Amino acid sequence: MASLNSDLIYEVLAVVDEIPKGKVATYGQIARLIGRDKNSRLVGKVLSISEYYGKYPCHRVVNHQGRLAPHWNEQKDLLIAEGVTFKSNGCVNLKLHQWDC
DNA sequence: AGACTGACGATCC
DNA sequence: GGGATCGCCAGTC
Repeated sequence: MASLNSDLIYEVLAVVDEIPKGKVATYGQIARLIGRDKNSRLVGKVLSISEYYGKYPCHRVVNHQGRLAPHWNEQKDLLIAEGVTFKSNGCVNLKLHQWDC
């Protein structure tokens, strides 16, 4: 079981749940919103266990490169289903779909 | 307590 | 613009 701080998990998932459909946010963006801009890696770790805590649109979270989770294969398909476009190299068009907060 | 790891970010080349 | 390297903070061993 993932033993991370409940507060951190709650904050991250709360922000992730606020991401509008068809938009994507970076880990750093979320980390900054919860007051932990340097802890972007923790955000990813929280998302890795998010499914254990509940249903959240964690597929709308990508890194600042527009790259998807390295240990996930459905994420790209889920985003495409929401209308998010990808570049030839498989990266998300952050320029078009990055969540403007 | 100490060292290694990581769903990242920024900078450098 | 893309790839490689260093740096951050917390978590896990």
